[in-house]
Amino acid sequence: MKYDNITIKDIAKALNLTASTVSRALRDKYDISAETKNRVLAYAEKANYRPHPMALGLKEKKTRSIGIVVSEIANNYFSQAINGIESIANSRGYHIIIIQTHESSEREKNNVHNLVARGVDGLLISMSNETKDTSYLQHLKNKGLPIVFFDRIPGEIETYKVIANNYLGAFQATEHLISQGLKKIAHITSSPHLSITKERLSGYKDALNKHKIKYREELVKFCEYGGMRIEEIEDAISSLFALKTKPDALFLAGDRISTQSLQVLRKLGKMEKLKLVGFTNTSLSDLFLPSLTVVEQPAYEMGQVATEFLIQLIESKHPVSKFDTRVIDTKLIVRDSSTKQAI
Amino acid sequence: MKYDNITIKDIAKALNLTASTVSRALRDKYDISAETKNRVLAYAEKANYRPHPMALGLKEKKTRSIGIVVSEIANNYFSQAINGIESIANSRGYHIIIIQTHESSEREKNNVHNLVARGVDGLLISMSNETKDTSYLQHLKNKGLPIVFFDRIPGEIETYKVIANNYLGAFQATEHLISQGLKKIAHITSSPHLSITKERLSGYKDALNKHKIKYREELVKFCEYGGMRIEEIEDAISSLFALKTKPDALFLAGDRISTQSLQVLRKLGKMEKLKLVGFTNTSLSDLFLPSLTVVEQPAYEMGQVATEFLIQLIESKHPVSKFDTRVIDTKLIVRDSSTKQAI
DNA sequence: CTGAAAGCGCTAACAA
DNA sequence: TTGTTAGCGCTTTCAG
Repeated sequence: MKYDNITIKDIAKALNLTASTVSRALRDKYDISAETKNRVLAYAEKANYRPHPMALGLKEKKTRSIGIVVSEIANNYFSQAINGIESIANSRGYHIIIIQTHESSEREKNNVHNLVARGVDGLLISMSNETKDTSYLQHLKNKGLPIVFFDRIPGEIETYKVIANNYLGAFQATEHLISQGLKKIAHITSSPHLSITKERLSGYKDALNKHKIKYREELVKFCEYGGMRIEEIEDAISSLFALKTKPDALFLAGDRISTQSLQVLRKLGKMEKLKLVGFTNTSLSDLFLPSLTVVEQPAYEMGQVATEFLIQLIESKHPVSKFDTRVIDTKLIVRDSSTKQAI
Repeated sequence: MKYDNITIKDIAKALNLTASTVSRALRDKYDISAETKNRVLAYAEKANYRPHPMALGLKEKKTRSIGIVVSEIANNYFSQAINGIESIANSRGYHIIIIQTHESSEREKNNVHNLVARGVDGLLISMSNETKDTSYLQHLKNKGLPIVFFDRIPGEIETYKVIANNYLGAFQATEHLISQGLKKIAHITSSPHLSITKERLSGYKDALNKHKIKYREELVKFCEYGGMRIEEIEDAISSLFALKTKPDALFLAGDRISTQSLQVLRKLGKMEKLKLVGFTNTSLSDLFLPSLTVVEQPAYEMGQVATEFLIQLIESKHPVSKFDTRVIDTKLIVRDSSTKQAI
């Protein structure tokens, strides 16, 4: 019950040659007569021969495939990043294998091991919200597996990394809200241990600071699952509204958190109570009521850069020990949610 | 530069056994002493042994992986379907490999061949908008590769298929608009040769028919690329507005077409000129202005059912020749875009 | 220039 | 119960 490709042996038999000769012809090595080579090539073409990748992989320990680890492809940021990855990977002859962690450490670890076992040549990873222990990745890296992190990066592992300028994005978003005369700016964000969370939080704090607004801890809400579970958003928002001094603005960090928060606000009929800035790449932000001011991440470009780094690592003849972290700027797109008076 | 796993040989050497004995112990065959088995198991556990899938694949011609072919993961319908696929696949011990066609026949064909060459055990396919010639799939199927189609299915290939009740969804959407007193209902949809296009169109026609509304060809616009290119949507919409008798409602078929059309209508400032029903699975429909009435497809469930069919095919001992096409009902969710008077 | 043989990691007859 | 051997498809010495 399985599709069987034509093998190098079949060609050899058909042409009265031996497997190794056919292999050489196909691989275009020197020790081969032009005539034999052409015969083989012609036959292979006609028979639609394709080398068996598992056999190749077994032999060469190379699969020309790269593994991508993200929390969820339904997240707009990730689907755009994947398109960027795909564009570079395909142009360099690599295939991509995508796996989702759904923000679970365990799934992350299992899936990563599967990818490695399948023989991916390298890994492109954005950590799950839940993951704190990255030692298994360190271990893989030490064993020589090329890994590049993007978006959510671990501080402790030394390799190429690609991130958005989360600090600046958050700073600009917060400052923009301040420029609208708002002073009680709440912030809903992901797990506190995540790199993106820290960076965004510090941009938020610094913007407040610059404008002499006191940082109030109770205005910052962390979501363990990055908004994957609607309850954590509901809790965050209702506890914000339960405050004595209620917020007058909301800066939402992350794609999932942004869209989920809007849903919750809408359901509670509180959408007009707050000025809003989201952190999302959805192309639908301007269709919302109110249209949503967002910090947009350079997802596609980040995917591209990360992939270039990875392929560089994979194809490098010598172990690489000097790594770069590339930071790419975000873009603030101002719409009604942060500027217009509520109806 | 490559991560090397511990092999069955390493274990054998360490334990003074032979590879085959270790293999048997791991595979839990009969001819093995409990003691040896335990020693091997313990060591394997400790050493974190994982069988090399390429070696397994070479040997058994099985990879326990299935390939998924969709146009775009950024499409809400597909990301949800993939989650459904993943849920079943993982629970049955299969991995998934996702590839995108971006609605191009050529990418589809190339990618499918790559998946097959990589040794996927089966294929889950939703055809690209552009694909008309499915002979290469027929060919793969004939050679024994298990294939299940979902969503966009080819009529000519005999195998399991899973589709939404597109006819009913379109019928209900159209009838709903009619019930709102609308009679000039336009329809923007995908390539005319696609199964989903035909089914939706005929639901639309039959609803008009039932209510004695004449079908007008000029109200139906086909988009070759399923809304991937914004120009085709712009053209469709502006040609609708150029009609002598302008439409008073718009029934949008497909995720991409729905969201893109909204963008175009918004840009043209024509959002209020028409009552709207979309065909999309985005969870953000109720955040739109106006909130969007939609036909929602059972994406997750479709993914699950398709995967169950596929695994059944893969694991079947005998060639299967009797196939089923499962049709799952859509759901009409009424919101403001089709009911409320424009402001 | 071409063939023979070994080996990548694993499983499955077949022997012992 | 365990070891030996062959073979999955391919590349790569090493001989011829």
